[in-house]
Amino acid sequence: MKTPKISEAVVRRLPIYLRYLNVLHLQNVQTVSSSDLGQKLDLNPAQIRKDLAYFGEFGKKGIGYDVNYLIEKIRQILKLDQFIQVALVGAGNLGRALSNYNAFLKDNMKIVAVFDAMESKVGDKINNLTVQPMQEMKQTIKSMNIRIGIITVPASEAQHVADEFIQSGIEAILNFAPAIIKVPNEIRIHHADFTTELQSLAFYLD
Amino acid sequence: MKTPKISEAVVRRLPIYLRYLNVLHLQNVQTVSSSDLGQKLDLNPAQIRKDLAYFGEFGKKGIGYDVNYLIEKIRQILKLDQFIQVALVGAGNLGRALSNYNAFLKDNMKIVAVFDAMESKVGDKINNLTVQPMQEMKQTIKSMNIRIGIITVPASEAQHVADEFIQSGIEAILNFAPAIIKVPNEIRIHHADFTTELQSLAFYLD
DNA sequence: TAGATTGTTAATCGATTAACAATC
DNA sequence: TAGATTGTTAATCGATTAACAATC
Repeated sequence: MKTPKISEAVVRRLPIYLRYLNVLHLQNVQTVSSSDLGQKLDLNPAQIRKDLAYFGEFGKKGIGYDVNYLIEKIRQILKLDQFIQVALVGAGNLGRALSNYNAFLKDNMKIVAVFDAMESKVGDKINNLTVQPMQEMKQTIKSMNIRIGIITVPASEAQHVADEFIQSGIEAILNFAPAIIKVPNEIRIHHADFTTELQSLAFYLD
Repeated sequence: MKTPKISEAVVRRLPIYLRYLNVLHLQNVQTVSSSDLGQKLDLNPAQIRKDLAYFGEFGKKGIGYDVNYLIEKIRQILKLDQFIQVALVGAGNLGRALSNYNAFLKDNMKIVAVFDAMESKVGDKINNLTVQPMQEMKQTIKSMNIRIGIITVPASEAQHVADEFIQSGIEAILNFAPAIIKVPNEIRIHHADFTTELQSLAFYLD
């Protein structure tokens, strides 16, 4: 399976496909066409076919895509066929909310460690996790084979936390802090700053 | 100020510019050039100049942009020069975390009402807000002149909540539920689903 | 077989970047 | 004036969409 420069836009659509395919699976739907998908997801059918064709020939001409097979394939592509351990730094309101979130459990991703720099938060329980001090981060990340880090600290601390994540061997970061973070090229970083999101929404008000 | 088809990509960068300009303002920096900005934000300077030029001639040739003036202008463009009231539905962990978030206070956006369909949550206090029942939504949204709605309910409820928002006269929606939501063309909807975000991150793991 | 739908090439569209005259 | 930097046009790049032969 060779991957000739997959654009980020394509990668971002794969989880969308997967989510709806899972719904179809639950409804016992066997087969789906690109135009079915396109209609439901507000996407162009040609785009969906093209996206999928980057990774292989998953469909059958005249028939469409087998739902279960396509789920399996997309999960492989997204590496969701293996367990992926996630760490989170910043046990504030948002950090706790995300840690409690179990929605991704079914996708083999799980927050397995939570850290905070504040003495007073260390030792707190969040579900079945205990907030650990920053000093334990490197050790824990290595021993638990944690590969993705989530940042939910104030903007002023975000770069520092990212640096520590990288030092600890994290491969990808999801940053919720409203800050630009500099990372080496080999580290993948996505931003999920909802103040930015809200502000750009305001633009579209009359 | 005419706006000849501003692309979404442009609108999404404006809050990023604003955020960094606010930092410069706090540092008493008077003037900034597009290449300064570009370096700090990892963007092409030509792109920054072009983005801003959609809305007016804010810079001075040979000098750059006056920080305070540009802040004022971008705030106008994003409509952050007026108070914008926000409602939130779904007083779960994430909903409570967002309601507590005061980071956008400085930008004149504020969550002023929280709703939940569960009897047991109605009446709960979140900071200085009281969780209201869904039946009060339409009335509250109209009387408080709420224009943006945030959805933090389970995916299965998201479409229903969106429909109620729209019925109540909401103009734009920020959806945190992992679901595709159908809305009329005149309603703006942004998605902030972090499971999707995490899954696309996984793709980039080795 | 006839109808449906894929995978893929070509055409289109739009966004980013380069270049440069204007000018502070 | 000389140096810097804008605003804007033109060039490039990349992503989306249309079209269609292949084939189930």
